Amino acid sequence: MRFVAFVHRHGGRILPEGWSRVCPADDTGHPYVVVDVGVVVDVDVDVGVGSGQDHDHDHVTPVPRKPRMYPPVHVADISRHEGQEVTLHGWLQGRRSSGKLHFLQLRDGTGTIQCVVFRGNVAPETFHEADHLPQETSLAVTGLVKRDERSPLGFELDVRGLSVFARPSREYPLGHKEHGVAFLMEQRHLWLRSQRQQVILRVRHTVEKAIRDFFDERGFTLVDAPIFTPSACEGTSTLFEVPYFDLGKAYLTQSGQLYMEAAAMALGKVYCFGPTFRAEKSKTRRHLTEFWMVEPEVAYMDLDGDMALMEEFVSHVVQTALARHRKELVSVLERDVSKLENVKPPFPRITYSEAVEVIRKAGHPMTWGDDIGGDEETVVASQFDRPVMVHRYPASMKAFYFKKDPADPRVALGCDVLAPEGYGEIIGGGQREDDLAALERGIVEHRLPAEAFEWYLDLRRYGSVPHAGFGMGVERCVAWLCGLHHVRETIPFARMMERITP
RNA sequence: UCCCCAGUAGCUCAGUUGGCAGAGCAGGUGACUGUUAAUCACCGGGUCGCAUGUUCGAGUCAUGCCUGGGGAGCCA
Repeated sequence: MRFVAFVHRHGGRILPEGWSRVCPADDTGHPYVVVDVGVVVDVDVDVGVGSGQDHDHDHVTPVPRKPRMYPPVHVADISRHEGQEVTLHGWLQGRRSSGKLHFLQLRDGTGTIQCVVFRGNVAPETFHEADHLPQETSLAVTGLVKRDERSPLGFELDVRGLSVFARPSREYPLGHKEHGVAFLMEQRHLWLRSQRQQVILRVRHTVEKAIRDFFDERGFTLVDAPIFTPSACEGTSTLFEVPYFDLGKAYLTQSGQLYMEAAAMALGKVYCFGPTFRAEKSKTRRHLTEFWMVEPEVAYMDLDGDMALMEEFVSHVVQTALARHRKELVSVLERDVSKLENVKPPFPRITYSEAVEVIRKAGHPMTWGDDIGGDEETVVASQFDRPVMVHRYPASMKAFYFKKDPADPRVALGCDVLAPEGYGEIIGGGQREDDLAALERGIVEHRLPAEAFEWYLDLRRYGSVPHAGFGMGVERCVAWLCGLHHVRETIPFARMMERITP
């Protein structure tokens, strides 16, 4: 990139070529002299230039050494610079005016700071411009960092100068008033700039890192599962179809589990973490067509071990997010974090049969073998102050690969973790069928194409072992942590039945 | 796939029994030295989702369609 130095009697700056129009003058109204410094990577120039317009001062003007494109100071670190003059780069979030004072809310991605422009401290042009910049103008603001009791941040910037990177070419669509969900989802690329969305995405980031850390620290190996899969494993209705060269149709994965079983036989403890696709026409607050799922799988582990892993895992993720984001969860998202503090082992464990009794006692008609619906889930979850583990569902309700309970063949060795407060199932998993003959029977009973599972059956032919695993949906977990009504806010760009843009 | 709701200014919404299209916010101009969604004054802003029908007259009533939202089923 070609750079240009803007030099005046007090100093200067180096900016990319073409930005001269945004730096017409220095703080006192003296014009800059433009010096082409050419293509540079790490500028280290010492150009002696006196301003042609400045006849009172003919001394040599120093150009700053090693200037950087990135701002030297961020809002998050502002307390370290009390009393210093600093330059912040950010976007104009809002603006208020009171005669000889203008208040600019500058957002830089790490925080928002109020910049106070006092008429006596800046050039008249700067003062006028400060009151006419539109929302979301990108700008550099220079000023003194001052502690102020009236500021929610604790600090303000006493402005001495500002320069604009770019003024919006049209009015910013998102005002400070309330907006409808449909409109905000259409403006999702801009909605991300709001404080609320920033907090949610940071919590998501923490959750994803906590997931990786949890498994990495326990000796798991991350194994990436394929996204294109060759056949419909559990019925075509839930899968997205894509053309695949001369091989016909491929499908977008709805789970990496079968591949993790193969990987567990090679590496022992493995997990995959990636996007998952469901073509089911679900229109609820808990559903997306594209979502992220983490799926661990462990060789030589039974259902009990799996359930212990689940509760330890969920607790780690929740407590990590709570420790890092408690303040924003409370102040920005108004989350009642006391409900998250209980999320520590051991979690209550009830069988499906016990859950049916709980649901019946609560007045919901239900017979053994019925699925537990959304309302029933909430009834069960509301009995406890932390996530509840419901295990040993009727085998007919579960996928073909679940192992049946030797003590009661009607039920499968599966377990779901239901989050409190109506957030529902965040984890589903269990022990896999390790007996070749039983697995083959399951494939027939579920009317699945046997040839597509030959490779999977090989895992039972060559040293089959008990093994188990589970899958957790990242969005449901984040929605629960943040106390959100809908999972669509937990993913940067939600993909739903009725929405694929932006 | 099924059920319910909504669509009026850039945004959020009001609009009486069917009788001249409205408010707040945002935007523009100005006032104010401490504003936190500032306040105050003035100004500009409309294919009432689309189509057909009923009527002297439709934002309003009817039918169909489109788009979005909420829920069910299924799931994470």
